[in-house]
Amino acid sequence: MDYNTAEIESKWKKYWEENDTYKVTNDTSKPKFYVLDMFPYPSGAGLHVGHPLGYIATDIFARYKRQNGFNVLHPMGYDAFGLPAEQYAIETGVHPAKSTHDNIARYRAQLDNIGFNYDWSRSVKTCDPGYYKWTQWIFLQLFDHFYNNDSEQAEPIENLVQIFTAHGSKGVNAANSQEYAFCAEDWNGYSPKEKNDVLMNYRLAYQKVGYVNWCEALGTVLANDEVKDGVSERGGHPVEKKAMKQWSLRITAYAERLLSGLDLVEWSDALKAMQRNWIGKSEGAQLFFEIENSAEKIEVFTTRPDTIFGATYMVLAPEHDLVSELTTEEQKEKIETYINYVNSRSERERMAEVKEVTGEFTGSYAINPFTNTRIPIWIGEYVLKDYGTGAIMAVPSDDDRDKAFAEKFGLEIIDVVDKSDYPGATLKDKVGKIINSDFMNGMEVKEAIQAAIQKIVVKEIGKRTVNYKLRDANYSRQRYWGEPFPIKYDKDGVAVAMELNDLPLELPDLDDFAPASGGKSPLARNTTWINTEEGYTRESDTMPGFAGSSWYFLRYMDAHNDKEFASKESLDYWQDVDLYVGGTEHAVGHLMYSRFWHKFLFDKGLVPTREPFKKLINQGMIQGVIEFLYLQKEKENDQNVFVSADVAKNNPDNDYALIPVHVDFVSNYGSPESHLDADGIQKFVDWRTDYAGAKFINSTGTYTHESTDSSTDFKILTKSEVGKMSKRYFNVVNPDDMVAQYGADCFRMYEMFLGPIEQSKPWDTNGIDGVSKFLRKFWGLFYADQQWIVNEDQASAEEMKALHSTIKKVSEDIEKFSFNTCVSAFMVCVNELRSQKCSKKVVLTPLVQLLAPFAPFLCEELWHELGNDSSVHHSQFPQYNEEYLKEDSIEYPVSVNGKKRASVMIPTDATKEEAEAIALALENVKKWIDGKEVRKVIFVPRRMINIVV
RNA sequence: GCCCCUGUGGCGGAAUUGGUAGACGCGCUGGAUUCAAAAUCCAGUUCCUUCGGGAGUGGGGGUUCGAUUCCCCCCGGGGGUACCA
Repeated sequence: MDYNTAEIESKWKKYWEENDTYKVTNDTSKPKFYVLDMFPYPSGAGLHVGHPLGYIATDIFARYKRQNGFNVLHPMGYDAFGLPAEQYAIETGVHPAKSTHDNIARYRAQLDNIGFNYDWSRSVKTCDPGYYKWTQWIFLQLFDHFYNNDSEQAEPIENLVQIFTAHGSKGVNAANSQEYAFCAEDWNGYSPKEKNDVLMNYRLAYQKVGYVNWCEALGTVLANDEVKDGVSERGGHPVEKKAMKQWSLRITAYAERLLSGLDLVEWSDALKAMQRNWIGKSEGAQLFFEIENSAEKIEVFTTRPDTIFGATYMVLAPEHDLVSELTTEEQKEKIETYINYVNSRSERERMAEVKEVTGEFTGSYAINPFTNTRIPIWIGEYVLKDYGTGAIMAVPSDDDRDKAFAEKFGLEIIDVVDKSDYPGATLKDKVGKIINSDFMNGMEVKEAIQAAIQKIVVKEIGKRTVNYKLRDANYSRQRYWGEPFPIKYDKDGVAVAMELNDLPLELPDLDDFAPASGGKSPLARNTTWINTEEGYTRESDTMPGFAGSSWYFLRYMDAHNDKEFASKESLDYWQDVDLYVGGTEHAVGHLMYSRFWHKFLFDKGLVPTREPFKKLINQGMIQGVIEFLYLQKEKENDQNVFVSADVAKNNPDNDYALIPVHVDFVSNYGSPESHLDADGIQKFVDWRTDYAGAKFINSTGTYTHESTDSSTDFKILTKSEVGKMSKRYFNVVNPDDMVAQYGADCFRMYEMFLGPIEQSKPWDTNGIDGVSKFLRKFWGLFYADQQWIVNEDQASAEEMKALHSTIKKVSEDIEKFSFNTCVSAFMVCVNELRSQKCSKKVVLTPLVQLLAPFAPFLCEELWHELGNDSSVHHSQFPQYNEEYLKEDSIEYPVSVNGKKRASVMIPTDATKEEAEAIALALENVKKWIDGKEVRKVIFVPRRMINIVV
């Protein structure tokens, strides 16, 4: 029998499906293990070889765990709502449901090709009404709860209503958008609408008017993490700040728990650091400054209350509520001009020109509560509306930005921290001795901060407080292809939750997907859907992309339940995700939202664990080689001119455009010698007919493709880079092609062999031959000249040693998630067995079981050929036996003063003294000691012997 | 700027708690087989060398009998984040 991958693959694919080999039951007799991949968004481009990297790793791990007696949950689904499908619909008119469905079918076929052991019966799609019924339900739970800071958990909003009814707002310590002060009588006198407005400030899912990231091109708002460098992450369109009424999720209520919960999980330090950074906890004081001739006070947050004697002016964000009130008649025009200027600037401009100092004086003064001096109140765009209180006390002597501002506008600077004891310390470092500060004089900064806060509390002008960078998550999108809100509004505009019985609220069909006028969702045009029979109006916005992905891992536990999002029994059994693998692009967004939802559900007693993902591994990206040709921007006689890379570098004054070239045309691609030869140039101009007749120039001459002569050795060097694998760079490698050519097992093992999972690396098809050879050699242990050659002979000691050391190495490395070294170990083992001409059943049987997680098709085939009936994937993973690894003697390197001078076999049962004596007696060693005194002999068992002279 | 990660042959990458640096694979060189090529098999492959050895894990210093591994400084590459008060 020849090793025919296609035949083997189709045979066992069918077998696995018919026998439900990968079906998982909620079997409580076995220990559970939950292995999860981040589910993909099914894009129109399909999978490239980079996508399955993590999937292969989890597949190996899941199979390994299953063979070790665990009941393994390893599901897959689709994050199927989202912008790209909708953009595609706007451009082509194809309904998002249709394109999404087609894309999913394509993904499924590609995934099946690689031989994954997913239990597809548990698959979920976030756009499925049966699924988003529960997304909507969880949203309503958030809507119906508030966060009690005293009990440190979410509680029903009804509790809050009871407190308000009995005592008013006094003593309530709840996360909110705005502090309220009212007594019970006030509350009881409020109209339903007024009550609703108050409660809205406490709900975990709430509405507020706020400045949001508005993207005109996409016609929607975006969450903070959907904006990168001032442009939208999807599409790269400009983003501006715009005031809109929006739904938000009060994730900030959970800031502290999201931070402390990181100690409970096994994530990489880098990832934890990113999350901590995003939460951005800072401790300090909150205090009020009185305003001259006004009853209002300005609230500020500072981490440096010790520098308050140096606070010589204040700055408010241009959007601050008090700005118009504080602006004097005299300054009015200037302030208005400045605010107009700020509003005219896009996010991107603001970010690009952070070093430019701008601001304007309001004309009003505040009183520094410690020095009792008048200090001017300014506005400036360097103070952000949504961080802290949107106002600062400026200490120009001890803050870089305040200093630049004061210097530009000629404001007073008072030194308050003496840093002379700390050479090299910057203004940002919290070190030095306090000066010019009355009672704090002589204190170290750390001590002074405490003293200042104490004084602030005593003076009753503020308190110790903690601030977070984390913002509440914007939850409204003015789009069609998302979950509709299960919310309807009455005539007063009060938001009313729908009943569970009425869920899911299905997304109505539509044929025009362009945004409606006024920044509204296209759903707003569907008046029959928007207006209910009872006279309510539905919310026309839809939920954002992260809604469905924030809880999908729970749904896999009980994917078909239509009474609950998942049953208590299944949640109690599966608990949480033991191993989660995915890319870093979700490091803050998805992982932060999921943890938030999970903690909320935990508070409700609906999930049994505090954290959803116990262990998390970030797989690296598989990149592609990108090859460019230099195209001279200036045409010559209407002819396009391409220039060799070396020529372009020598003439940097010319203007060039970089034209991506299909990597298949390029010789030595990815190397400094990458180039197009005459043949490549021909392929290029045949492909890009718009460049027909182009001229090619290199250091030796000029070439036009009319004069094609493939025998010429004309070369034009290309510029090669490593970057994204993408359609626009013509460097996409499709896993289907790899599987067709080399087989799924080979593709899987090669992806693992490429290097550590966490690392990014460029794809290089050239290396795949090594793995392909290995698999054929492995096959060769079973078949020679079409004949089955496995025999029943007893194994030799060497063979057992080769087998058991491989079992040991592979099982240890799988646990460490180090799969590249596993593949190497298999190669070493097979080379050893081949050199021993070993085709013994006792050796090969466990080897097949050992290799099965990596090469499932091949091993299933061989396993059955070895006479087994059931799947190899349900067999016991082989265990190693130390007995076979023991040795009589070990070769030791012997060094003199750390330099290796000899090597010697020493019996394993030799004592330290015996080993040393053997080493010292060696001729080679004697030569190097050469009369010198032996001061010390260092003997490291199983390692080395070093003689110090 | 700050935070995190990273730097090993021509290339991808191994190397246990500090203990023979370069496993395994690609590529390359030579040989076998072949009419020839592919495929396959065998041998070699860090660099220098006067063939005794010597140098070597981005650079410099330190700890140690011994450092790719630990510590300090510097340089390069990647990622995150940024008027965050």
